[in-house]
Amino acid sequence: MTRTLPAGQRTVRRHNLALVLGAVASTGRATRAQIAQATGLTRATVSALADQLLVAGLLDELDPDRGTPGRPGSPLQLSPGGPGGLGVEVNVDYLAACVVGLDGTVRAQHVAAFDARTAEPGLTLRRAARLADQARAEAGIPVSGAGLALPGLVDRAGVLRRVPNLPQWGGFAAAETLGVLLGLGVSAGNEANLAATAETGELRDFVHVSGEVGVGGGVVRDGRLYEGVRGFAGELGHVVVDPAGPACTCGGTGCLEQFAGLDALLRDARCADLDELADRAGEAHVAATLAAAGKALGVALAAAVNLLDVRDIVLGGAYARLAPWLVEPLQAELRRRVLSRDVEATRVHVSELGPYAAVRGAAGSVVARLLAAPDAVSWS
Amino acid sequence: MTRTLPAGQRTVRRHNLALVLGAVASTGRATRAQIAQATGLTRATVSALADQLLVAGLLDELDPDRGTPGRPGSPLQLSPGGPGGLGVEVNVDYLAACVVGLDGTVRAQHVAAFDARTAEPGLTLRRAARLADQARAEAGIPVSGAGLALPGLVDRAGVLRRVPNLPQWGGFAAAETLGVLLGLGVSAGNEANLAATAETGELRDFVHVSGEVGVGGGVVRDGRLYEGVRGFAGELGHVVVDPAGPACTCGGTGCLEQFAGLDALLRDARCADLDELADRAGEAHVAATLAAAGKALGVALAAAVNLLDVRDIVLGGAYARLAPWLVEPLQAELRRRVLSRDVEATRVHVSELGPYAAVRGAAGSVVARLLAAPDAVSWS
DNA sequence: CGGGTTAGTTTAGGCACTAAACAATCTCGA
DNA sequence: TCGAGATTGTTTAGTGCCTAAACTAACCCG
Repeated sequence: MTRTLPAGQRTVRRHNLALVLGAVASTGRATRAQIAQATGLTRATVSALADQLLVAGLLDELDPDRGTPGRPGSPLQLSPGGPGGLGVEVNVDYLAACVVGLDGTVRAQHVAAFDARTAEPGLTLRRAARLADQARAEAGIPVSGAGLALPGLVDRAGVLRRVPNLPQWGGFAAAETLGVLLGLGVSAGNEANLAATAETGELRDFVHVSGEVGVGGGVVRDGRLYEGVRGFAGELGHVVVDPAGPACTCGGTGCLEQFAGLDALLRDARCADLDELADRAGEAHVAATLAAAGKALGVALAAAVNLLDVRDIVLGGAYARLAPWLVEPLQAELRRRVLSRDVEATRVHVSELGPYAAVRGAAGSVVARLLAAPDAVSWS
Repeated sequence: MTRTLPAGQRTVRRHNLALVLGAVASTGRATRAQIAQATGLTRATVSALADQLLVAGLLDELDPDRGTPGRPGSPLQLSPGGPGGLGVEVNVDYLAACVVGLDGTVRAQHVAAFDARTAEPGLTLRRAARLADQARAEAGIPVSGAGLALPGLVDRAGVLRRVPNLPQWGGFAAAETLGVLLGLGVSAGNEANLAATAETGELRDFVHVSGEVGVGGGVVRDGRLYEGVRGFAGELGHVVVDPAGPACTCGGTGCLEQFAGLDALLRDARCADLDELADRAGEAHVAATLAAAGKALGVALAAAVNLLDVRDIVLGGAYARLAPWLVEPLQAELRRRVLSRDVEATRVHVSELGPYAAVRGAAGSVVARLLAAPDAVSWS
């Protein structure tokens, strides 16, 4: 059982600092009085909290807003020069790194093709660290930590526990190793989970499905990633769509991945890559393949929706590109199978972040942690 | 978005009061010094908190424990006479009510056969309220509120949104109506969800499956029910096991309920009731039916485990009775399909609460709320 | 029966919040 | 042009809750 800690003044302070930052983040800019209004704190308290955040370098004060009667308020904003987050992604065939500012803007982003299948984990991480240092130098802002996105089951200690596509990474302490290379605290997570957090914005409760060679998923509830007991949650790719279906790499049969994974799609549609698949979507047998994939996605997602009670689904990764052909059959299955359909229809959204949502999510998770516990600020 | 409230001294007090109650609850009885040790609070603070809880009637002080060197400590326990919770269940063919004490002991429990299908909701609730009043009188302790377990999708306001088996209840404000009848605050929930909370004890992260006519589920994460956005989470019965399978009452096809729901089991095994099913489990075609059900449960639960990352599964309702024949095929599917199987095997437990777990969970949820916010004590 | 030991309480101090008064700075209209 | 009105941000006094450390209480043991 997670040991519950006692609360004290410090806990209160942390909570309210985060509340103030949240109010500023959600509106972009806000005066102390507006923050007080939005949060329910008194103006006096907001002033004190804001002072602390200004000193810490998390907030900036802008010139007063004139034009309305009364003393003009000085708007505060998340400091553009304040500490941000570094995101690093190691995937099967590429590496990526990016730096995101406190306000969520991307300051630098680098991607490099790299075949991680044939390389040793240590070497791969050194290459990734070089990319990260490059992004860090370019961004010109300090970072308070790093997030590492990995294609497999990652436990809370940042150790890879199961990586079908990168067997040599099994048991490798990836977060710790990268931490030494970067001189930063690093927390690792599954790439699909981190990609889901990158989608969190207006939408605060949803399931994110990312279609790649494997099919990954991430569950976001009330703006926070649902991680499960060990951090392995969201594995949608191996939800069974048809137990009599084809054998899967996982050892099971008829997993979603066998119907809607990118490899399966390309094989069934007889295409070489995603571009060709999208180009030839008009042809009958390609269209049939995509429709079947959409239907399979609908079956799996209906299970997820019934289990998790979300109203929204976000299609990411390759599915964002293929959405025009997937959404219809997917929605049809949802309408048939989701229990709460009469209460409210499940909405399907398409990600706009492109294929590198995971690395953004990894960087964003660092910023999110900073915003949630602003009293422990330290960066380099 | 859920409006986040500012924190203050009061928040701290509430948190620490709950912490003290939790420490006492988990050990049964504890001295102030032991509580301080367990929680990390100082002895001075624990004394002050305990005083408040003693005055509120939530804790009782026992005679000092002699026998060890040093001043003997006075153990504290959850007050047996303190405010408890009332649980009420309206199900398709019976009504139930029970009162649970602050310490979790059952003080009174009543069940009455009642055909809710043919009765009007108002009348049904009046009958249920009578049963509840009877249990309340017998229990001899005050109750701080009531929980109502219902067989369908229940929203946060306590309104039934979808009840396949009781169509006349659709849109009925069940919680509010019962609240007026009982003169108590009532919160309603899905019966399978509430049954899951009743299993929470040592186990704090699990999926509970309850087999009845329908198949219900409940997800407990870190000791708390996962409710989802609208409170509809946990609907395991309509996870698809085979899309080409038989049509389901929900409008879909091949739902778990069609393979492992009690009606399906009795039909396939050609038995009249659960007793006969258990008695004749040795016969070949009955055994085959049960094995198929176990396999179907395994397929659906593997999906749940992959999505939610839990280590433990609890079989409840009729499945508790049928567990001897279900567990093997179920485990086999889990071993084949759960991604984290190499990290740790998924454990399958059997509920010992019997068929009335839901009404216990409903009562328990009231007590749990009391223990979590002990500063707002009021009861009758 | 006094020393050692542990439990619970008292006291002084610090921190974070609120409420209310105050100071600062603008707009607007006579 | 200048005062009235409005609104913001700050100051001050007060309260609640926690900690640390000293103190008192109550027991075992030799």
